[in-house]
Amino acid sequence: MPRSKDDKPIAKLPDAGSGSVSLKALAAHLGLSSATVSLVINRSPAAKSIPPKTQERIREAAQELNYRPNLMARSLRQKRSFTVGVMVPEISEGYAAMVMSGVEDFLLQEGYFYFVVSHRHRRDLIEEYPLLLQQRAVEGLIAVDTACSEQSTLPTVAISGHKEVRGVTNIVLDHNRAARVALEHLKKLGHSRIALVKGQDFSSDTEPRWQALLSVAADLGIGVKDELTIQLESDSSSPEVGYQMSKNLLARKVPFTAMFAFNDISAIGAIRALRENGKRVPEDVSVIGFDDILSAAYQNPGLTTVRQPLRQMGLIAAETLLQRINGSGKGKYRKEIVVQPELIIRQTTAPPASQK
Amino acid sequence: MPRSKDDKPIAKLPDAGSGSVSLKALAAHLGLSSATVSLVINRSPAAKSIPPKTQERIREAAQELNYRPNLMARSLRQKRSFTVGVMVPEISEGYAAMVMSGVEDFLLQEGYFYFVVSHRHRRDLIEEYPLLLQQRAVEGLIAVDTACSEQSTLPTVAISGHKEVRGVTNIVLDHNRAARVALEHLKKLGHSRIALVKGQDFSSDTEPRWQALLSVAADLGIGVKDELTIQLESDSSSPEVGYQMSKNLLARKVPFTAMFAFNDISAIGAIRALRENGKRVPEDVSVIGFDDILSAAYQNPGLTTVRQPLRQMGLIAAETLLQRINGSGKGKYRKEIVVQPELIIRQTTAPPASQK
DNA sequence: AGCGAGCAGTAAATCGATTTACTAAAAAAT
DNA sequence: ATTTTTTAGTAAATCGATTTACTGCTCGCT
Repeated sequence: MPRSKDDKPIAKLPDAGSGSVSLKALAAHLGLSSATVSLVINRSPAAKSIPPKTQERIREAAQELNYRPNLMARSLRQKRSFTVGVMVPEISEGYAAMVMSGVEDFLLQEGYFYFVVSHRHRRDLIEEYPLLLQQRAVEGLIAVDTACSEQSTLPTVAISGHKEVRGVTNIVLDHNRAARVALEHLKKLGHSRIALVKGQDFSSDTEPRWQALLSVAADLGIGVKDELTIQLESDSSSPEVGYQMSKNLLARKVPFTAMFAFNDISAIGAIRALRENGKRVPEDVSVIGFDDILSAAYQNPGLTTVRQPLRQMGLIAAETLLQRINGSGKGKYRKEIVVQPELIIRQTTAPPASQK
Repeated sequence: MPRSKDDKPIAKLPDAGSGSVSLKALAAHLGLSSATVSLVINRSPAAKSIPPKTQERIREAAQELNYRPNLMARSLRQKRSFTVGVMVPEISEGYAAMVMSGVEDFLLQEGYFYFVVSHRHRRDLIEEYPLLLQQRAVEGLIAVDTACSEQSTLPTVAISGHKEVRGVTNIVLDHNRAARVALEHLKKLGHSRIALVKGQDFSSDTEPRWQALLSVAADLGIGVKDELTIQLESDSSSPEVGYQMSKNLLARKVPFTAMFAFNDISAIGAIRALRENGKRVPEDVSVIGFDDILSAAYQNPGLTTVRQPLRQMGLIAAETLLQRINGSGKGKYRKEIVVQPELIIRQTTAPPASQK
């Protein structure tokens, strides 16, 4: 087959072909050993004996050939993956999504990626996922509203985990303050017969929040009557849960002028039940939610609620975790970080109708 | 130092110590080569010459020592990571969260994990993330409501991507059908002066949905007047966007009895604006949203809306992607998969007040 | 007795980067 | 002129699994 005489190997375009350039290929291209190239590219202190000109040459070639180190190989060698795992009950819930938004912000900024798994409150998954994640070489775990057991040897940060578990940093809301701002707000408006909603048993927030509520109510001289108390039960993240329970409550015919819900979702369900029962919100009954998920503000009328700084909690969780991973802390870690709630007054609270 | 005579090596507890057992350690424990152990554990056909008794022995030991292969090492060798990347505009938005819920369901079932990144519509991130993900050895990409450019050599599935890009399977809603069910519903109720809301320019759904709307409106004999049309602008995922635009619309003083919003979020904002303007929903103005995000059902009154099967779209995306990754399809792939919308009639639509 | 077939496994290369210990040559110091 | 130091790098081990190409060995068959 005739070909021109000075047949050169066809010049590969810098970015040509399919596979990416390996360190070895780059080194060969430069006529250097891969060791040298690696040292320079990683700006290792051991590269101090390589003259600046060569370093420059290496970096330029890396750029040109679009060299990108294979992170699998690097991770294998260094035993670092720059990856963490995030466990949530359910990704599509406003609560978890909001927290993750904060988590992501911080992690990506620091060059970390994360795996998300949602366990939907299934015990077996809550046990298994940390192991799977560990196998995936994550360097740490963030558990959102998940009571994880002790097994994991990984640095772990829990958001609203509550149970004190060895090796786990808990990020928790100041529930006392939360109960106080909400109840004081209602009291100041003139409410005294207040219905209270307790969370589902599986939520880690349920108990501490309830205890705080009782203690603050006592402190403010607000009576807590069993007849005005309901507890959520179904494992669903729809307002349906709050709706049903509120119907039960209304069926008891015990009068009340305000309601403090366990979360925004149940508050929304409760409002529907109240309306169907002929009660106007806030004229006849004031309602306070909890969390301030996105759709709280979207309600018509806007839902008055106790805001948890969810994004910020995610951010703090990520920051704390990376500190624990990279820090020289030698197994020392903070057991608890408390964040503050904020009362967001919208349109579902008002003074009680003077008399009915 | 006196010790009992038949001093045995202190038996290590099965799960003792810190580090996990490596294949080599397991092989040593068994007195076999790591090759053999690997073949048996992976049920490789090449293990057929290993007698069942030995196989049994190996598997038992693996169980006992709690052997878990290092996925980094395996990935490096096999060039498979069992990981995909998911790009969304913003994780905390109901739309993306819902899709991801479906994606996750399928992926985890199949033994895949996924990285999430949210680009917040920033061009540079939209360009960069695919590369970062590729570097993280993901085997494929799912892009949600993101107009990704062509560069990626990875198998990609886009949800509401729309632009036809080489190598990308698009999962799209049947916008014509969506427009039809919504407008027919309004027409049947007796509405003819209908305000229409066009989406932000950055959303990939904006154009196709608008075109469908125009074509269906023409078909149904519904006039589309510029004075009754608004377009969303701000890059925010709050109802504020729809609220402002609706105020503008109302300021024009052009009467209308119904509104078809671009999405649920903007519908919610619009409802607020309508109410402040003294209009009742649905008595004076009917409103239809789009998407059926979780909080659509939570509205009081419940928002009538065109549901996109978001979870299912996520599921299909994941399934299609894995097929493309694992399939023998040789670069063949479906260009488009169309899913059907569903009209969810709640309480924000009703016949127009007979006369005003 | 000799041959091939089957059995039970193993040695060693490989994936791609990192990292320690080392070398050869040149420059500086004595 | 020799020794020491510095310069400019390199060879080779390593991370932990996978996988291909072998190696002895035993058994049956002619």
